[in-house]
Amino acid sequence: MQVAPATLEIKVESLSALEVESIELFIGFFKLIGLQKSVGEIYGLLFVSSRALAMDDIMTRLGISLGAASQGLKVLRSVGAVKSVYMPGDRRDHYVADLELSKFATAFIQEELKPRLDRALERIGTMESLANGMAAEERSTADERLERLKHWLKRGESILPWLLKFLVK
Amino acid sequence: MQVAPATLEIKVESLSALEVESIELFIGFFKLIGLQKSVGEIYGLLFVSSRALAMDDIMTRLGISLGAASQGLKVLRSVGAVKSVYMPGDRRDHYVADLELSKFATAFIQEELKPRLDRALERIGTMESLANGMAAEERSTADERLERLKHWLKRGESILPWLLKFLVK
DNA sequence: CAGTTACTTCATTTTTTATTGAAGAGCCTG
DNA sequence: CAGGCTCTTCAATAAAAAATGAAGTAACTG
Repeated sequence: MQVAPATLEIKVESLSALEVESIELFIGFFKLIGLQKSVGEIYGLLFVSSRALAMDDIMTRLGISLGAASQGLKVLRSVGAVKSVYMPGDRRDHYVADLELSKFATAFIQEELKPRLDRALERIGTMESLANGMAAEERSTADERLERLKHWLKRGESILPWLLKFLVK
Repeated sequence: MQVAPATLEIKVESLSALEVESIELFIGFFKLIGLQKSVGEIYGLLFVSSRALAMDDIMTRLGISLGAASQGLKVLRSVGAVKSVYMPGDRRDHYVADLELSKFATAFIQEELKPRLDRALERIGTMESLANGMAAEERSTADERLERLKHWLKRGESILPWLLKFLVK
């Protein structure tokens, strides 16, 4: 008769195939918008979960540390990707995924893309001044290129509101 | 009377303020689309250069290694951001920046975004099958969410051709 | 109000990613 | 066709980013 192994068995309820797929999908997506793996993992797990999960459920199921879970949830809360729901008789916060996927795109556009374009346009201003002090030949090259870059950046900026509207709709 | 220091002076022609601005600008942009710092540096330098630069000019001016310069140029060539021009009497390849900025956006959309969306939609198919084998209650949650995700991904895909057209125009 | 639970923070460690430069391939050139 | 350039590759190293978990905070609970 077989006896259970003597080593302590830390029974982590393993992830279902569906959960694994979801997690992988969101890790990929979140990486794209500059969020780290653990953030994607947590969202992926919550996305297919039919019940709210507490932080230690998340840690245990995903096998990540306390710190990673706490910080991941912090990020997810900050972009509104997750919200906490009240569970009677349980002191722990429980989280559910906010299914409004457009939030991620919106947050990315407004918090990453837009500021970067603004910063770049500012920088072009500086560069134009710098180009002023150059010899005629080099200056004309610089001016032409800066003009081009500025034009393109402005076009980029002009598309953002439209993009936001389309995504949120 | 002062005497020049005895240490060997490796006179790296230092970067102009304009070059520094350009380099910083493109490092930021390129990072956003997942390209590394050295790639941005090289493009930034070439963007404001009125003459074509050889690989060792690039190495020296930027203070990067042979390997980084070679690999950076490889990447830039592969996305068409840089092209080599013939310089009579010089065996080295000389590079100029391609000023068609839209190429970067195009490459990013076609080589990063599009495949990722396609892959995600495939994955949803798998997930739908997996959800089929679940208990009714959990299944309906999963089905609803997968439907939502699919809808959103398809919308994302549908915007890409439009975006490409707008950017390239 | 002492103990417990739930969570956050952050210094340390681990993992991942980028850079370096030596080895070598290919090719002009005399 | 030997020797020297130019460039590429890749194993080793360095730098950057993410994860860990112990220490600390705050809030409940009996």
